[in-house]
Amino acid sequence: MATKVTITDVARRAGVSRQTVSNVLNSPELVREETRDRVREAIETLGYRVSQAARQMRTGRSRLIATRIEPDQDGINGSVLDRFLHGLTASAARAGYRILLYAAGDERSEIDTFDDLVGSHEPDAFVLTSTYHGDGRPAWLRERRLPFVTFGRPWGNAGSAENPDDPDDPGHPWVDVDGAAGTAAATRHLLDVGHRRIGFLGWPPGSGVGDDRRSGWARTLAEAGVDPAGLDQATDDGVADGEKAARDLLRAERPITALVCASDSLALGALHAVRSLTASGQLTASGRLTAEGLLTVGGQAGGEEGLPVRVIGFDDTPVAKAVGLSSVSQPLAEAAAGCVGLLTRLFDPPSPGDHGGPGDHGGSSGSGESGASSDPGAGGPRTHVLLQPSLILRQSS
Amino acid sequence: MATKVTITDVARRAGVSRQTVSNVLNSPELVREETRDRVREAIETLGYRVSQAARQMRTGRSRLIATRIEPDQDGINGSVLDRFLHGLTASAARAGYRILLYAAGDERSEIDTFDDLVGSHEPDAFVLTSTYHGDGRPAWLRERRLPFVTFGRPWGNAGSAENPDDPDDPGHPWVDVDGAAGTAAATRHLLDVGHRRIGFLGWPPGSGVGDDRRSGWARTLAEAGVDPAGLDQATDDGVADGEKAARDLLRAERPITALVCASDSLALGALHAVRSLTASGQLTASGRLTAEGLLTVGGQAGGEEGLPVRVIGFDDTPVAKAVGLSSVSQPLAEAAAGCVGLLTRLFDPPSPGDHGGPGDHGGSSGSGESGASSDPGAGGPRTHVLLQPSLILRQSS
DNA sequence: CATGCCCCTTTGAACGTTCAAACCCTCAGA
DNA sequence: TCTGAGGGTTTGAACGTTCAAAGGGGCATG
Repeated sequence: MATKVTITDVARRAGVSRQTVSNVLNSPELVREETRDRVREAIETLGYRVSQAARQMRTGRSRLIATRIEPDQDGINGSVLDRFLHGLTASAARAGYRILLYAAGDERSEIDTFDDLVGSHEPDAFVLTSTYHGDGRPAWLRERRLPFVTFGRPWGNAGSAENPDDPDDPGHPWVDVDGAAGTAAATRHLLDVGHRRIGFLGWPPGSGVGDDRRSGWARTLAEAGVDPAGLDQATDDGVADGEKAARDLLRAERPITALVCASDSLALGALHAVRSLTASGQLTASGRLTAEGLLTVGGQAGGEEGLPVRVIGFDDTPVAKAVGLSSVSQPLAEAAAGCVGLLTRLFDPPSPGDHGGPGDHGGSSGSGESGASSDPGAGGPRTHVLLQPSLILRQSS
Repeated sequence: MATKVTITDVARRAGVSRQTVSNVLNSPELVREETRDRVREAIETLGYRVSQAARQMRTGRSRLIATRIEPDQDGINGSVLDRFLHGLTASAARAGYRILLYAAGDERSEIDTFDDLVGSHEPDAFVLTSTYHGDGRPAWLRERRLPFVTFGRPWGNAGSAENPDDPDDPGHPWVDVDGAAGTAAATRHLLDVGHRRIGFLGWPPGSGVGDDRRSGWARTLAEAGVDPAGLDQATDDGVADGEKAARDLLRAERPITALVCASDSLALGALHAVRSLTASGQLTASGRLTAEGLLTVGGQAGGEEGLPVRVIGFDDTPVAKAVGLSSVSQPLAEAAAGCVGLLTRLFDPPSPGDHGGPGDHGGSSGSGESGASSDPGAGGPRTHVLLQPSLILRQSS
């Protein structure tokens, strides 16, 4: 225990050379079975573990994946990235990697941290979360040929330098969840239970994620023959903001009778609005409280009188669970597995004939051609995973 | 950019030897000022960064601190450890360390992971969270003389082997937040606004954290001349559990008029109970809804008629913020800083005359004697930090 | 019997750093 | 002049691994 077990100790014990032990670990097919077993037994009994530091010195690979831990965020939605991070840690471990954390306030300081890490701990790859319009981080990493994946589509990128016409090919792999499909499912559900004037509570245009989520709602509503115009509101993310905006929609000339929201924060605000309008009697003209404490708004054209006001959030955060809010749930563990899968594919090119990446759960996996080039970063692997969210129904709808 | 800058490159450029560059970095006082400046300039212009892997090979130190990322937990309270983790990452970075994550389900698999990490990435220390009665992890680490801190007191430990009589000396440093002080403050506040029959919603006895929090409430109530007997309930942590237990307390023969809770989950459940009892009219004998939508319970002895029912949670989670729940807030960033401080003190013994650890914000810092022994783990450093929480008041009280 | 080949294994070197020891000056004291 | 001390710097070795190349035995082939 006192002294570290090295590869030489194992070699001596097994009666072979250092290199043979190394081969047993890294290229077992080179070693005769009998020798292999003897070495393995020596490894076992001595409790040998390969020293990452020494291995890294020689191979230049650290088996470390760096990612950022998000600051407290607005609060409620923060838990999404935490769950993603947990999934990432687990998936990485399964693939033999560990997650190295860093914190950074703004883009500048994050890039400084990249620089620092690349020079010191030398992570093999980065996972970027919370990508945004005009994100400078992918470019920085690309220029230096550092492998990375983004969790989030490269919004607003017109395509990679090599392939400027394909918006799905930003020149780096990415994983994302199809937000539009989520809001579409939510909207469809509300249509199914009889609603027509279904509103949307989202963020100001310009955020990729927000616009995506709004589009699923608008599209579905239009397909059902309802004009979405005037049925939505844009506001910052937050419970108070959501409450205010929802109040406006509920008291509009032609009020909405159900609401799809871009986040659980907004949805929680909407629930508050519904409750408080009920309590203060402002919506009781023809509304009443159902057994579940749900407000109903009547008198609208289209036969939806007497339906309870329903609210659906996005992200299925703990808060949603706690207050019984229906919500669109992202498959975060699978998203994380997808990120790790895409990265390891870069490092250890899959043997030809080995199809289908990890996390293939209804996601469209990227443009064939897994590029058996052993030179990672050459030309940029064009791969992505788009996962489907699921609708979790609770009391609120 | 293509090729890595090594210490030799810097040495050549500055016209000195490798070792001198190394000294500039690690023991600048050994190098003449003029030389030092020349070397520093070379480092700067070449953009040199010391290779952690190589340094680790020689020194045996990785500048890595390993900690566990918690699984999703019950939901709401998970965010506490996430915030702690963020603080830990930031504090560690300031001290020149990075956080290495691992995931583990049970104690067995966590210890297996220790074993794995110690052999491969060789973290310099571990930070343990969520300590519990009979926790086997500290013992395992102690046996192997691996440095670690716990966030959470070593509950149920009668003292270290060396010092079996001192319950505050478990043989390893720890950081914690004084939960009893938090519930005491909450209880005191409720007394101040006129309540007497103040209940407590907590967990079944046996959990160190839970018992601690209950004790602050009981002590404060007793000091005010109120017998706490019959005013509390114990239940599992969860919104539904909390609602049920709170309902019992509110409908008891001598109902409570205010409630201190061991977690925000329980408190949220309590809020639901209050609301639902109001809505269904079961408590309206002499209760009424105030402008803020708060229920009042009247008719009790002690002049507390007409007071709104108040609820206070614990941990100040995002949910509390969102629903306007008062809560006891833990100084998590400081707790994290405290952990890093205690660890670095182990590695780099402070120069004598350098007093007062990090995170000294009202915490009682441990038993003097900072042990300038350069042999970490010898005899076990007896140091701890106990931080004071703060009460955040919102609409609910 | 020499040659070549294949399979398995070993040998020497290198990765980039720091430790331990040696070295070279200069200066003070005997 | 010699000796010793001490500040500042250099030199050789070592950390534990893997790469590249060489070694050696058995066997088929010429």
